[in-house]
Amino acid sequence: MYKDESLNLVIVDDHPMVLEGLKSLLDQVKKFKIFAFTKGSSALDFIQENKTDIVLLDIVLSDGSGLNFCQLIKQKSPKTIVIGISNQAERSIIFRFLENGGNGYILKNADVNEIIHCIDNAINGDLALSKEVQEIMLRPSANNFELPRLTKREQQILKSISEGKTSAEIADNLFISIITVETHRRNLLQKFKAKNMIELVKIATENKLI
Amino acid sequence: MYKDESLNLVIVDDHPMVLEGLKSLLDQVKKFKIFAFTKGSSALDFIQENKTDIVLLDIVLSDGSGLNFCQLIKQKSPKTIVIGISNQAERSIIFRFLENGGNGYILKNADVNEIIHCIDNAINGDLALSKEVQEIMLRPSANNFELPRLTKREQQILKSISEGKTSAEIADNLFISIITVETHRRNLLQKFKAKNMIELVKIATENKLI
DNA sequence: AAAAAAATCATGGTTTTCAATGATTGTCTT
DNA sequence: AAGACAATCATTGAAAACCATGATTTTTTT
Repeated sequence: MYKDESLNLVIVDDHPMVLEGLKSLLDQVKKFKIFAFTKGSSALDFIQENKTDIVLLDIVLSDGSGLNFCQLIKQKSPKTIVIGISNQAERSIIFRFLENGGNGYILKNADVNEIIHCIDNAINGDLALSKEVQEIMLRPSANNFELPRLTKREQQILKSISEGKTSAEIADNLFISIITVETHRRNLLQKFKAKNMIELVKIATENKLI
Repeated sequence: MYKDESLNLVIVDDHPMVLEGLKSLLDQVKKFKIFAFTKGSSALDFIQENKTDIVLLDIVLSDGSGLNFCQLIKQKSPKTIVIGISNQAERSIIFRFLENGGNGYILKNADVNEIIHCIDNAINGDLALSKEVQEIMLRPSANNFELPRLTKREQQILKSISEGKTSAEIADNLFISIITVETHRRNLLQKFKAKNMIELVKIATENKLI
C-alpha cells in the first residue's frame, strides 16, 4: 500500500485527551513517528524544520484558526498531507478548509475505523472525507447559509466591535481613520446581509467566527 | 493507596477519539476494567446491571445532558464515583453538576497528568477538580462572570434586539411605547455591565441565553 | 504587467442608541 | 398591608451608528 519506511505524522489539537486518543489509535497501525502539539504555531515551527508527511489539524485552536494554519503549512511544505479534524460541521468551513489546500476532513465523532481508513486514503493521494462530512458536502446549502469570508482586517475590526468598542476607539487602537473603520463596518454589514452590527455579531458568534 | 483489585470504570463520551484517549491513558495506570459508551442511556443500562466504581461522564451527549445522567446514576448507584469531563467551562454548569451528586469535574483541555491525578483523588474520596475548574469556581466575577437573571419581557426584547430589530420596531411588535423598550435596553445594559448592545448580545449568545 | 481584491480616506446627512433622572401602575411575596 | 420587583411611560441631549457615493493607494493574484 505504501512504503514501510515510517512516516512522520504531526497532530495538532488543544485537547491532550484527543491527542492521546489519536496517538494510541495510530500506534496500533504502527507506521508513524508521531509528534503532538497543542498549539498551531509550535506545530508550524516543527513542520518548517522537519520533514513532515501528514498533519492532523484541529480547526479550533487556542492560537488561531486551523484554516489559516492549513494554508501556512501548505505554503511552507506543499507536499505535506493536511487533514482537518474537528467538531466544526459547518458546510462552508469544510469547503474553505479544502480550498486552503486541505487533503481531507474528519468530524470528531467519526468512528475509529473510519479515521484510520481516511488517513490511509489520504496517504494514497485521495481525498480523505469521513462519511458524515461527505453527506454535509453533498446536501446543497438548504438550511446551511453560507458564511461570508472575512479579510484579516475585517476579522480584527469585527472582534473589536464585538467587544463593545466604538469606531473611534478602534480607529485609535489601529492607528487608522475612523472613516476607514466605518467603511469596514459597512462592508461587513453587506457581506453578512445583516441589518445592523448587533445581528451580525450574533451570527458571527453563533458560528464561532469570533 | 487503594486496593489492587481492579476497579470497574465506565467512560461516556460521544467522541470515539476521546474514548480512545482516555482508555489509552488509563491503561497506563493499569488498575481499571474499562467499559466505553458513546450514549448516556446505554451507559446507564450497563451501570444498573453491573457494579461500577467510577464513571467519567461527558456533559454534552447526543442523547441528553450529562447533568441528568449524573443524577440518574447517583440514584441507581449512589456509591459510584461520577466525574464530569467536558469542554463546558460554564461556572453554573460545574456547580449544577456537583449539586447533582458529581464527585468531580475536569475540563477537556486538562493536562494528561492532571487527569490521572484527579481520578486518583476521586478514588480516595476527595473532590476531583482540575486546576482550571478550581479557578473558575473560585472567581465568580473574573473571566467567568455571573450571568444576570432576565425577566420574561427582557428576554423577549433581547431576542428581538439580537435579530437586528430597532427599538421602534420592537415597540410596534409588542404594542408598547418605544420609551419602554429603551428602558428595558438600559436595564439590560446595567445588568450585564456591558458597554453597548453589541457586546451584550455577544455575551448572551456565547452563553446560549438567546 | 494587468486585473482583482483589500485597505485606506472623504463628505454630508439620517436614524438609532445611550445617558441621566424621574415617575406611575400593577403583581407577587412576606 | 408593606415592600420589592416588573413593566410601563416621559424629556432632553449627546454620541454613535448607518446610508449613499465616491476615490486613492497598497497588496495579491493571475
